[in-house]
This record gives sequence, structure tokens and C-alpha cells, in this order.
Amino acid sequence: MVRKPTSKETARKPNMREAILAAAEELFATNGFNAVSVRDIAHAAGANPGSVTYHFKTKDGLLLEIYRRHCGPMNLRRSELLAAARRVRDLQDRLEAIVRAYVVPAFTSGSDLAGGGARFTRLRAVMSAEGNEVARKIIAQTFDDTSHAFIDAIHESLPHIPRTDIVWRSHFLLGALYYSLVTPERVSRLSRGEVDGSDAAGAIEQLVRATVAAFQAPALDQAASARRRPVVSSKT
Amino acid sequence: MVRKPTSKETARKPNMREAILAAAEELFATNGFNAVSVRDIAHAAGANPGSVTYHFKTKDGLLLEIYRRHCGPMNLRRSELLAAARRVRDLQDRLEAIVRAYVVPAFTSGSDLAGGGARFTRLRAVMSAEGNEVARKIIAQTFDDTSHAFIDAIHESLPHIPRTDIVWRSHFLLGALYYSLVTPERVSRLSRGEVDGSDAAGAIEQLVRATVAAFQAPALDQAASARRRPVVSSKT
DNA sequence: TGATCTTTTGTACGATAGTACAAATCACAT
DNA sequence: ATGTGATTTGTACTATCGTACAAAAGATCA
Repeated sequence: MVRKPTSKETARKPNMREAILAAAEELFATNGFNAVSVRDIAHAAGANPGSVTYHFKTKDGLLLEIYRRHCGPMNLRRSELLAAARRVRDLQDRLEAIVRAYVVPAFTSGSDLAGGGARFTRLRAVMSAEGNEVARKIIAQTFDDTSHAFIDAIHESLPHIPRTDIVWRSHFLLGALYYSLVTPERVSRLSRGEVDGSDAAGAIEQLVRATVAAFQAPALDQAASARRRPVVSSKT
Repeated sequence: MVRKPTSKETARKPNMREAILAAAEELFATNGFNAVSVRDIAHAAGANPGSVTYHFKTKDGLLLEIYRRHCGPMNLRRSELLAAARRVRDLQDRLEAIVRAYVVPAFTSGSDLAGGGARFTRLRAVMSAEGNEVARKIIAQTFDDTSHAFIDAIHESLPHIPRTDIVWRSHFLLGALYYSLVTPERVSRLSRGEVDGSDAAGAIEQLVRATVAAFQAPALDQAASARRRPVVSSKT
């Protein structure tokens, strides 16, 4: 049942299993889960459809394994960066460091695969949009702890902002992050070719700058939101 | 070929066609395009699968009609609100009015259907995540003009910020907006039940407040981004 | 009422989906 | 070299997909 480690275990593994995982990740991230067939994946990986069944049992199992593969490393990286960020003295600098600790691992390689970070984050974005069941379970289990840790850290560096507002702004951050990875070409189009939406470094700097400012915005006045103005101000 | 208008044309239409559109909108918006079958839609609408083919010819045609139904009203509403916002004197107030003009129609009813605005926006979010072909074409045709108009308006109220940065921040805004509609329950969860992520009015106020601050952030210094620091600051 | 058009129903067809499984092949310790 | 377990291949099965289409039902007006 369990594969016995051979002498060359840690060395070269021209493994079909890896190729299938990589192909599935790429296809799921760009087309969604349901639009991609097991045969598509096998073909992209240069494998036989039966191979997918052999290694991952079901299509859901394949998705599950993709998550398992990335969640650990990415959250570990985030924890490290968050711990370092918490030690920054200046509150303004600390906030930026915290945001960076959240954003950077999402764009950069979270595992040994090149570009794995961005691809996996994009995959998560697409799965959450599709309301994928498998993904929903894993995310609630794996990411909520991390999210709470970041929210707490941000709250510490912005004590005068209610936690509620910080939750909203963190949510907006994740949405912006996801969308930047899902449709980078839209940025290129709207800027009339002046910027490349696929440039991870550029996207990170812009996202960090904008998000830090958003976090620092004054909180919504509770009294004001109680006597909140109607959603539509004029009646057409 | 063209349906002849009857005497009661503008009055009651207990039309199957409408029921199918509504059901499809709801199902597509929550499960994605590919996860929903024509039979699912027909069943949810209390119709026969053949009825869908009759009214919309293909599944793509059904999606197309959903877009056609909403794009006009929503962009019209946005144009009206944008025009009004442009007339606001105070630059700070004007920026907020512009952002509100962009956000509000996405949350509130863009057509005669109750909750149609939010549902359609969520649909767009899901379609863009799935990379849906039909949606991509319509969006580039229909929404880019509106987006440019908003970007221009924002740029006018923030003349010292490069257009490039405004494009990025508008993109982040749309991502945050989309994500708020896709997974409102995440906000409830992360706030430990303190806020209701499905409360449109609350979401709008939070989004407007955060986004205005993000737009007002100082621009990225061009020189600094040329000698940009590496993506990962420490090497582990 | 009967003729004509629109809408709905029921059913069927070919394509493709996920998955199962036996046979073939490979890797490697002995 | 040979046997053994891991992997890959090829193929087949059943279910469901989008769509087509003929027949039934409903509506409209002479």
C-alpha cells in the first residue's frame, strides 16, 4: 500500500503523478473544476486517463491532493513572515509588513513548483467562485486560522479600528488579491497597455500600497451606520 | 419570426421564459456555468427541458440573454449616478460619490427583478473566474466603456495620482466587490457572527469607506518601483 | 368552429463524462 | 535472470450532458 522509499527517493522522479498534479492545477485554475475533464488533464500531462484514477482515485481526490500539497508550505511561509512582521516596532511599518506577509506568499512559489503560489491562489479563487464543495471544506479548516491570526495582528497595529471593520477590509484584500490573479489581462487592457497585470512584483506593490491605506481609513461611525442613508440616494 | 405584440403585451405575463431566466441566473451565480445542466434549470423553473431550447436555442444563448437583460439598465443607472457625482464640488466628497455610483448599482436591483443587481453581479464574478467565453466577450464590449468612464472621473478628482495606479485600485475595487458577493458567509464567519456579510447596505458602506482611502493613498514612486526590492525580503 | 401560430411536452440521439478493471509494462531486489 | 509489486495502458460501462424534433396543448382571430 505505502510506497517503499527507494535509494533514489529524494532525487529525480520523472513521475507521472507530479505531471498530472501540475496539469490539473493549471487547467482547474484557468477553466474551473467542472469545465475540465479527467481526460483533458491526462492528455495535458501526457498520461493515460486510467493513471489519474490510479493515483487519485477520483477527480475530487485529485483536487484534494492539490490543496494538500500547497496549504502546508503556504501557511508555514505566511506564519514565518507574520511572526517577523509582528516584531516591527513602528506601527505604520508593521502594518505594511503584515499585509506583505499575507500577500507575498499568495503570489510567489509556495512549494517547489515554479509559479506555484500564484497558480494555487488563482485555483482557490476559482474554486471559491464556483462554490466547490471539496474546496469549501478544506478552506474553512485550513485558512480560517491563518486569517484570524492576520486579523488579530492587524488589529493590534490599528487598535482604534473595530475588529468588524478589519474583517471587512481583510475580506476586500483577499477579493482584490484573487481578482488580480484571475483576470490580470483586464489591468493591461484598462491601462491601455501601460502596465502588465501579470507582473507579480508590480501587482504586489500596488496591492500593498492600496490595502494599507484602506486599513488605515477611519472606521465607520457606528451611530452613522445606524441612521444609515438609504442605499440609493436619488430615485431615478 | 418576430412575435407580434398582443393587447396585453405590457401587462401580466406568467411567462415560462421569465421563470427560466430567473432560475438560470440563480443557479449559474451560485454554482457556475458548467456545474448547472439545462435540466437543472428547467426543473428549478418548473419547466420542461425542451422549453429552454425553444426560448434560448442553446445554453450559451440563455447566458447571453441574462447578460442582455441586465447590462443596459445597470450601466444606465451607473451613468446617471456618475454624472451626478461629477457635479459634486468638494473633491473628497466627489470621489466618494463616484465610488458609490460604481458600487451601488452592483448591489441593488439593476432591473425589475428583486435582488437582481447583486445576483447578476455575482453571476459576473463567477463567470469571470471560470473564464467563460460568452461572458468575456460581452464584458469587454459592454463594461470597458463604463470602467474607463469611472477611471477618468476618479483621475479627475485625484489629479496627482498616475492613471496607472488608479487602474490598479479600480481593479482591486471590483475584486473586493465581486468577492463580497461570492462569499458573504466568510465575513460572518471571520467576524464570529458579529456582522452579516449578506447585508448589502453594510457591505456598501464598508467597501466605499475602504476604497476611497485606497484611492487616496500616495502613488507608488516610479523610481522606487524601478529599483524595486525583491518580492521576498528574507531568504528561507 | 376551424385555421394558424405560439408554446409546451415527451422522447430520443450522439457525445462525453467519471470511473472501474484486466492486461501489459516497468523497476528492482534477490 | 526471474519474480514481485508498482505503475501504465486500453477499453468498457453507465450516467448524464446539450440539443433536436415531432406531437400535444394553448392561444388568437376569421
